[in-house]
Amino acid sequence: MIHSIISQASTTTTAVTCSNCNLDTLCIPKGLGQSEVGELDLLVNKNNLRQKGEVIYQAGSPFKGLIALRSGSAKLLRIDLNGNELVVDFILPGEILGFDGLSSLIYNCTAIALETVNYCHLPVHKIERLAANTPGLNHILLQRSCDQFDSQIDKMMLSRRSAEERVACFILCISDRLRLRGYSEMEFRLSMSRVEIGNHLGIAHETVSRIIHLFQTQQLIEIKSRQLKIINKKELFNFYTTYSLNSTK
Amino acid sequence: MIHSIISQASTTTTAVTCSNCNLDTLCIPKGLGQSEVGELDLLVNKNNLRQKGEVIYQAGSPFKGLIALRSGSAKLLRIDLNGNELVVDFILPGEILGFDGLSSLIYNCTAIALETVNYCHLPVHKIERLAANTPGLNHILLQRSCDQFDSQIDKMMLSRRSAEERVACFILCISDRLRLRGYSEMEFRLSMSRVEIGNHLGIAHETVSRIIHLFQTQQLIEIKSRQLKIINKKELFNFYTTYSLNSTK
DNA sequence: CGACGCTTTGAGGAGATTCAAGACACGTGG
DNA sequence: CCACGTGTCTTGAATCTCCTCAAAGCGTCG
Repeated sequence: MIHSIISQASTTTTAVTCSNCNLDTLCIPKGLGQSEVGELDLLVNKNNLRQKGEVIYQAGSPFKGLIALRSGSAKLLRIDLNGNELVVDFILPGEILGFDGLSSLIYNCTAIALETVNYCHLPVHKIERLAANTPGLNHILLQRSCDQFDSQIDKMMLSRRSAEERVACFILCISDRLRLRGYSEMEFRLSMSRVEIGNHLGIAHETVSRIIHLFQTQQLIEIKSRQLKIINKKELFNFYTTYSLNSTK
Repeated sequence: MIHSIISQASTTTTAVTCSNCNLDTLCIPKGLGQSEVGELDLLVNKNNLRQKGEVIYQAGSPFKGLIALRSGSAKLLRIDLNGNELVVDFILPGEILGFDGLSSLIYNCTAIALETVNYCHLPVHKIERLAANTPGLNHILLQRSCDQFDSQIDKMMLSRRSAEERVACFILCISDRLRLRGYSEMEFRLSMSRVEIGNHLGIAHETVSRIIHLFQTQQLIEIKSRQLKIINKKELFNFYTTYSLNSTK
């Protein structure tokens, strides 16, 4: 608690900019020129905080801009007619949120912090202004948006697979995304509950539990509560592909 | 056959432009100013043809630009590790294809004509050029791209639902999209096979057949081969929502 | 320490898949 | 014009995966 307050204070005093931010290669600035990053930096609201469970933005509310997570993680969700929540995506540090509001200018989804998050906020009216005289930015935004499309297709493909494959893929996917951001790819803490994983993968949370247990007995992973260690990544990946070959035959 | 050749010849001679195109309110020009449409018009390759089953673009090939369907329909698909095809989307006239290649500059999916299609092609290098001095275009492209994201979320939500709901939703969705484009919303021909519908909805084609039959016995629709008539749209929609309430209880 | 939420585990059942076979539609060639 | 073949669609029966419901274990926080 005290630690987080201290680190918070220090980030504010050292005047974080887009150019010295450790996310620069992951965030929007990637691909922009020096002067463009400088301009972007002036427009971004930095060091916004949300505690675990707090709403970052609400579905149905007017689009206020894009958000880049600097630390912590979040879930992007939508509630269906029955009140069940579907977790559209989990968002890890360095990833960008808000594309669900860009088209209609109303957020389509709700974003909620899974743990304390620190984020940068690029207000909508400033996006417009900056985009007008920053040709590179438009390209980046479009690219980021299409990235989302691509990953949605991956999710769609996953929804045709068995529960085992979904969980295996989920673990490998989180691992890979953490690796990209410089964290350990073999051992990490899941910031989301079994229920949330289930809501994301389209399976019951009991099934998530059972399969995680199965993977442990097969010595593919070690799990204690939310602390996960990948023991046999290759086999986990093989499981994922081999299984589907069997199921087709 | 003769008819299609005639209509083809006439469209070429009457010099179709983006401004006189009957898709203008659905296609990219929507939201652009007069002069911008004019500029766009000069860059677009019009009247490309593909016959049923022919490839429009192939997954893995370099991105060549965005494509707007003027007539006919297509499917956007991806092949998984087992060689099963997943139909990511069906594309109806006036809709835009190619966002799956915009980010990585490699097409992620394969696009195949479901019947004879006529399309406009906006080459990638010309997009860049036009976008540089057409602030509105970037916005449109980004918006269209995010639209795709939104509809992907809808599909994700659908994947959590029962097979009946998926088929009901599919029929209503096609109906609605045809209505938007000025076609009859109550009676139309499905250009895709049961197998393709199944691959799109994530269910076996036998299940698609069974449910279509079920809907017919319930007098919600009339179907003969691929010719579909919606008898009770309201009930079809109710079915879709009521069922899910029951399933939660 | 007790309450609450999260996770695990078991048993039974529902929905969808798979496999198999037959019906239908469409185009081709005799 | 009909026979034929191919691909599509329908229908049935058996099987299996996953869900639902239920209850107990675990952990955390006030």
